[in-house]
Amino acid sequence: MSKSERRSECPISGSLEMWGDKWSLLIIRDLMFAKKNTYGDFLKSDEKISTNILAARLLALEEADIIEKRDHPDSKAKVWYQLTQKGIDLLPLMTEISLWAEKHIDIPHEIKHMLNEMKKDKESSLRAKMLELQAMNKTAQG
Amino acid sequence: MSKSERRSECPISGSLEMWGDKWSLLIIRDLMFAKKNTYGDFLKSDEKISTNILAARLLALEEADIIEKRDHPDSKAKVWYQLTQKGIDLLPLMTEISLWAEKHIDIPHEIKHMLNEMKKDKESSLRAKMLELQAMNKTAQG
DNA sequence: AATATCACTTGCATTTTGCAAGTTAACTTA
DNA sequence: TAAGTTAACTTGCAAAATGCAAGTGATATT
Repeated sequence: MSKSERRSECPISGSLEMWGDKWSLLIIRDLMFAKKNTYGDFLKSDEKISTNILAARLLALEEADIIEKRDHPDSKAKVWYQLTQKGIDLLPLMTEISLWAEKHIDIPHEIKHMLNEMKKDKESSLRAKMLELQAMNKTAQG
Repeated sequence: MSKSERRSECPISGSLEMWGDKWSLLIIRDLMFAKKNTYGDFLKSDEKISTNILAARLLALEEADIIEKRDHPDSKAKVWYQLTQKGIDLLPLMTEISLWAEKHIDIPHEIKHMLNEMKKDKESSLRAKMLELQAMNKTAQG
């Protein structure tokens, strides 16, 4: 999306125009935390995204350079999606969403517990996770 | 929104169901950073939200206990909207959105500069802003 | 008393979403 | 190697959300 077709010059508005909908960040979540990397994997998530919406979001995220397509290591029938550095950089934001939810919405105890553990050493958790994601990213071919 | 009518038990999904659209966080932004507090103020923002959508989002955010209505200090014709503690707690997330945009999307130099200054001492900037918002919140009557 | 402002609401056209049913290439199995 | 299955989409259509323009009623100003 070019600067001129955006609603405004605001960084928050520009961000929302890229991934501010009910589905995009769930795909990011699956890539980031659930080791899901294929179209079929994303479809299986609890929120039950529909096939056309998933295809549209994957394309938009790819065009925004937040995810990229690779050859699947095991099969030509499958497509391997992965985060770019721009996508990996959404980690702090995804973390803050989770921490906000931990404080303010009703979620399972186990998840709450995990988030509280993470919160205790947020900076180093973030650093470790960031390195993990970057390592995954470098593994395959361009 | 009750736990059972949500798409899943995921904290990120639950958060997105509350404010994951192209407009809600712009209202939060206006309340948090632009000292805008009325329906008319929000309408004047650069992104040009339409009147019915604004009314719908204000109602949804109020029902989610993220914002609250107060009497306007100067006029009975106006309505004063302000952040609750739950809304104020979106500050770290809003900050991370801005910092991501600063790194990855094309925004004006002045805003980039400001965000870079903030980044230098993120923790204390956040603390100071949090206190400011809490002070604003306590000023008026329930 | 007349006019303007404010916070909405309403009606309607356009766009987006959601669901179900294809389609095509690749992979597995007999 | 032919037949069925899986994977990644696409298509058609109904339903919901959005966007725009034009109200409406309460309060404020002149």
